[in-house]
Amino acid sequence: MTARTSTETARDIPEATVARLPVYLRALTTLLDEGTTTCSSEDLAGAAGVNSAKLRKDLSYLGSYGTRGVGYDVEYLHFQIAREIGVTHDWPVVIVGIGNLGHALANFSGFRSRGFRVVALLDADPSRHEEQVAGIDVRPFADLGEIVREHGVAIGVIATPAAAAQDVTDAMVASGITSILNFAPAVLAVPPGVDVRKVDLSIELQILAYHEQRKAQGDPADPSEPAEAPEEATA
Amino acid sequence: MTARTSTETARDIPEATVARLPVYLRALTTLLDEGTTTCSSEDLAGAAGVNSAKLRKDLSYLGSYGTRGVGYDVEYLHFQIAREIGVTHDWPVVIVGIGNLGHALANFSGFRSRGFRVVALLDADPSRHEEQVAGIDVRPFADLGEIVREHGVAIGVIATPAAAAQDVTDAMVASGITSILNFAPAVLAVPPGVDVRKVDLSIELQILAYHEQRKAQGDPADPSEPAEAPEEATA
DNA sequence: AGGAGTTTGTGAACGTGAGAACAAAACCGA
DNA sequence: TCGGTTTTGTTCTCACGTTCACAAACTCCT
Ligand SMILES: NC(=O)c1ccc[n+]([C@@H]2O[C@H](COP(=O)([O-])OP(=O)(O)OC[C@H]3O[C@@H](n4cnc5c(N)ncnc54)[C@H](O)[C@@H]3O)[C@@H](O)[C@H]2O)c1
Ligand SMILES: NC(=O)c1ccc[n+]([C@@H]2O[C@H](COP(=O)([O-])OP(=O)(O)OC[C@H]3O[C@@H](n4cnc5c(N)ncnc54)[C@H](O)[C@@H]3O)[C@@H](O)[C@H]2O)c1
Repeated sequence: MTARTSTETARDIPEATVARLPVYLRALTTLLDEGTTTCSSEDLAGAAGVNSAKLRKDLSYLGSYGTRGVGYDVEYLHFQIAREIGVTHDWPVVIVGIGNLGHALANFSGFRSRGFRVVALLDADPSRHEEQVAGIDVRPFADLGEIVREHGVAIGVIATPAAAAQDVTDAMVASGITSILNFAPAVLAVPPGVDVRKVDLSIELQILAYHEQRKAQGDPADPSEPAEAPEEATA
Repeated sequence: MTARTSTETARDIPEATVARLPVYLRALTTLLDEGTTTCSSEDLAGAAGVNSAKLRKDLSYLGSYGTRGVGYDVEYLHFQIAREIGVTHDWPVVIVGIGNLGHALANFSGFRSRGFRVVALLDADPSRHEEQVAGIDVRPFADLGEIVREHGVAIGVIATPAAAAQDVTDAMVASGITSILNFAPAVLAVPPGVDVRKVDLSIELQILAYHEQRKAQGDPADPSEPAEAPEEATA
């Protein structure tokens, strides 16, 4: 009990904090590009669009990487957050469903620059297999297992129609994938130990529509909207 | 103070509930398509991938639309949720930035079927203005104000590079748009009264990577992962 | 009509997250 | 060396969200 266990990072970071770390990482990247070497929690919080107290608390879960009276070393903090998230090395990723969205994702340069590498594009439609997208061959969906084994893929992206999403999920899980990013509007069933995150355009728009309706429907001059406070923009 | 104010739906629904209503709506659409006329909270919760107690509590914010001992009338509940969200009529939407992602969004059929109508595609690059995407002309970004006024647009979608996102935002706000869905990896500054939601692929992947790293790094056989419980899939 | 069986709606307990406030720790200048 | 200034790390409190558990309300069958 006296000695720390074998894993060095034995703390468990709150989920809300984990979701913000990538935002901080991006803000730090911007600061690095601008040549900034040091920043205060106030600076970084502004760039990330959050409260500075919240930022400091978030960072405190990783350790004490700041210096009181000075602030944080941008490069050092960037590395520490990248290490904590696990993007100091690239993660291999497969994309399934190379339609409208799949094409856009395959061409997305941000993948590579943020710790991910697309190792394969898969589609069930044989007419797609002639194609190359972003310099990568589109391959038959049946090759999934082989590709996952060969590259040690842990993360899969689903960009198929909703009707196919569960089948694709099951195949991914069977092949050894344990993290899935789902763009299809479907609720996926997965066994324990597999993480699913969804990106859903329609849901986001409907949430906006709800608030929009309230603005219009309620008092025409109701300032009680919980809108974002004006903040610095970051790339 | 004795009489209720003019607005009928004066309750304020928790934000977490608002974010789930679209999921319920979609599950109900599926049930409707299957010809189901009635469902219990257990059924619907399964289809939506949530706890049934949470579902009932969420619905209770809208009113008492169920019947004890029976369940909910699928069609009636669908209408009530759609009305609450505000998607009984279509919302006009503009998309700015018709590159890789913008093309995919313009071609996305789910817009129309879920309460939204793309009234214009805008891009700053003149070479794009020759183009038609999904039967809609790509127009100069300068036309934004005119289009917003003409169609009464309240919702804008940003699919430009991050560097342009704040400028686009400012122009949108100036033209009268009060809800923005942002796909660019940038923190946007907006005045009070304007809502911003972001969709960020890189952040989602990095969150997955964090958990993935934990699975691998910690004990190789650690079942303490807070993974999704197996649930029914829905279209 | 009445009792058994179902399922909703909600009060209460619990857990997580946000923000204010401040002591501790560093730097700086004389 | 020492007081003043700055900024972090942390504690405390409040608000929000989740889940349990159960009374109220409804149906169905006898
Ligand atoms: N296009 C968008 O902007 C957008 C936005 C949000 C969500 N989505 C969702 O993303 C998904 C894809 O959208 P899209 O517009 O690219 O659709 P799409 O029809 O253009 O592409 C789907 C692709 O998936 C492939 N596919 C179908 N079944 C498959 C299977 N079992 N295994 C492998 N591949 C399979 C098809 O061959 C096709 O190439 C849909 O679920 C859609 O609702 C799209
Ligand atoms: N491609 C993807 O799958 C993907 C995924 C996630 C996020 N994103 C983000 O979405 C955004 C767009 O990505 P993309 O791949 O489509 O990029 P892209 O370069 O293909 O398209 C950007 C488009 O925006 C236009 N544009 C630039 N400045 C503009 C301005 N000031 N006003 C109006 N239009 C302007 C350009 O002319 C271009 O057509 C980027 O911020 C990217 O990071 C893309």
